Amino acid sequence: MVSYVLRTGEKGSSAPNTREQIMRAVEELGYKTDFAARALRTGKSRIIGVVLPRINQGYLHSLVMELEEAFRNYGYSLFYSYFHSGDERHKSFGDAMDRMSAMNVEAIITPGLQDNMPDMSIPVIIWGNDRKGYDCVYPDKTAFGFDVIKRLYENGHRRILVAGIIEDSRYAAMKEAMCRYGILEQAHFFDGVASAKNAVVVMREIAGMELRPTAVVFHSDEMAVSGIFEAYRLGIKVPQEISVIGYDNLPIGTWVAPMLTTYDQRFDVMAKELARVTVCRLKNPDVPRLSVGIEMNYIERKSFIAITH
Amino acid sequence: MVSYVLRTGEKGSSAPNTREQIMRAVEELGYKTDFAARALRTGKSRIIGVVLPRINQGYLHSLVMELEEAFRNYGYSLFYSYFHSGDERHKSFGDAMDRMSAMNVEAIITPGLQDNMPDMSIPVIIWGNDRKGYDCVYPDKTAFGFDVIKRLYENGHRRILVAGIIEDSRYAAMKEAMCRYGILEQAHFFDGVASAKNAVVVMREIAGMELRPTAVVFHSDEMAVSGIFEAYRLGIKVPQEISVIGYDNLPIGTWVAPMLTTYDQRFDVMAKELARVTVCRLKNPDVPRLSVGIEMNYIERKSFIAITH
DNA sequence: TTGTATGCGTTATCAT
DNA sequence: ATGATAACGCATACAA
Repeated sequence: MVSYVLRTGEKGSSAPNTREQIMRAVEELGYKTDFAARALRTGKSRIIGVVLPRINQGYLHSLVMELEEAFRNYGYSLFYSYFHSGDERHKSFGDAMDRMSAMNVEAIITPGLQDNMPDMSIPVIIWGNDRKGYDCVYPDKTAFGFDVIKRLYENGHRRILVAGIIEDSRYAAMKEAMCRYGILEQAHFFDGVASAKNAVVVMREIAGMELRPTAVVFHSDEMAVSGIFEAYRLGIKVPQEISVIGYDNLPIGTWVAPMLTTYDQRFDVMAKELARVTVCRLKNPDVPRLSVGIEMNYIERKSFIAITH
Repeated sequence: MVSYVLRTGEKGSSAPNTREQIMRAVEELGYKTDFAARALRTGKSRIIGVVLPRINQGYLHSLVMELEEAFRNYGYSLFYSYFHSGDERHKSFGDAMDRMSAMNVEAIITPGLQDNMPDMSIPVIIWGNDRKGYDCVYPDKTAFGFDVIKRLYENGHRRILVAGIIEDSRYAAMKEAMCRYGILEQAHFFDGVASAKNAVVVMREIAGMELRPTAVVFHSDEMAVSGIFEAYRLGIKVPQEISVIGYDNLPIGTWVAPMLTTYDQRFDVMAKELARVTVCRLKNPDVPRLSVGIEMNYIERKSFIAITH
């Protein structure tokens, strides 16, 4: 009777009197449903696994907090497992996934960076990019690529430098956009990991150019901030001589001078969508693949200005 | 027999042949012990709860990753719960703790910021400061306070400004140290939350002073970086005119120019100690209170220089 | 060295 | 509307 009342509440066919008695006892005794017993009986843990790279980048923390909130609304808890992204990346990733199975998680959320994903008997939802064969939630980098070039062009910029991991899908879109505007020839692409150090390298290269670009689009706010600092050191004025655009919308973007113009991945929306997609997949395993692209937010600040010819 | 062999391995008194057969079957069937069933039977979840403030600060992520690794070495998993640090702080914190009990966590790790901690039937280990009545692991802020003033004094600094949350224990130590060196009279203390914005305020105040301090000690790297930027804007040269010292050793400290001299809380050590203390308390509930202060690391970089009189 | 039986707390089914 | 009972998978005490 207790179990029945607790589950059905007012809706079940139980006597009001019985209900009250039960609820009072629950209150008095501080009864809480035992998680392990329920999981054992139902075969469902109500836990979702989140597999993340073990990198010291604060933006992951933002995502985690949003995920916690989004999944809590569906009554799910999250369980994390970090993998090393160094040499033994593949093995470490496999281990992380294994730890998940041992915990009876009902689904796994992971960035889709791995080349060969281990087979899983539970749903795997990819976060960050669109990967064939998996449910995915990701920032719409193609739209971003077009948008940023469009903004630059419409504000008079013609010589644009782009620095980041060029294989990333955003850069194909940028090239395409530049091509349409007829400014691809004058563009520079700096290929390298998105580190503060590389931003310094980029800025120094720019300083040595005969015909400098009027704008730089960096792969991350980390690069952008580092780049702005190096520009200071080199005596290049931002944004008067060169506009800088970042990507991530980290807090530091508001600490620098000039404050950083950037794009926001909207982790809040992304987390909500991840939760929605995950729950949908769990409820209905046969639904066709879900793929959700999220439009990024342009954050207008001071490191980007229009130029006049 | 299976259960016995799995638990005792080579050490139990089981026939080698039986062992092999069992291990082979485990391999073939991909058997994994069911987490929920074990937790139900033993009454132990092998999960530790971690309660954290819901703030968008990257250093928490560093701590989380170190904790994951440290506890994994003891066979524990971590379960997180975030509380809002706004108006309804107290209620939100209580909720977070409740969620932990429902998960059957064996102990809880939390920053000891709450005024009144809810009573818990499980061990609570405080992270970040030394709190009476609880096992604690924290950076030794007193040693830090003395160390930073000593370094400044020995490098010729006499007029020092300190900006942060003055009730924090580090500042008592600083005052004590300044008193010993006879420079307390010339010191300034700026009391306020450790925000980038406040660092700007501080720098502007400094700019307006007749007799400017020769060094600023900020409460956090966030403040320090923001302060360095504002110094740029105000035309104050760092470190020639003013030395800047941070606290946290965030990655951004290496992106700025000059690179930030700071102190590192050593999250790796802290996490290891937290795991050690937690496991110790669980194994032996009657051991006297454990209190572990961790010495911070001085990170020498370029934002701090000696001055000559 | 191995086999058997019990119960952890829950939910679901069936009987009343 | 309520009561009785089985079963989830495991660890363990005890018997053999």
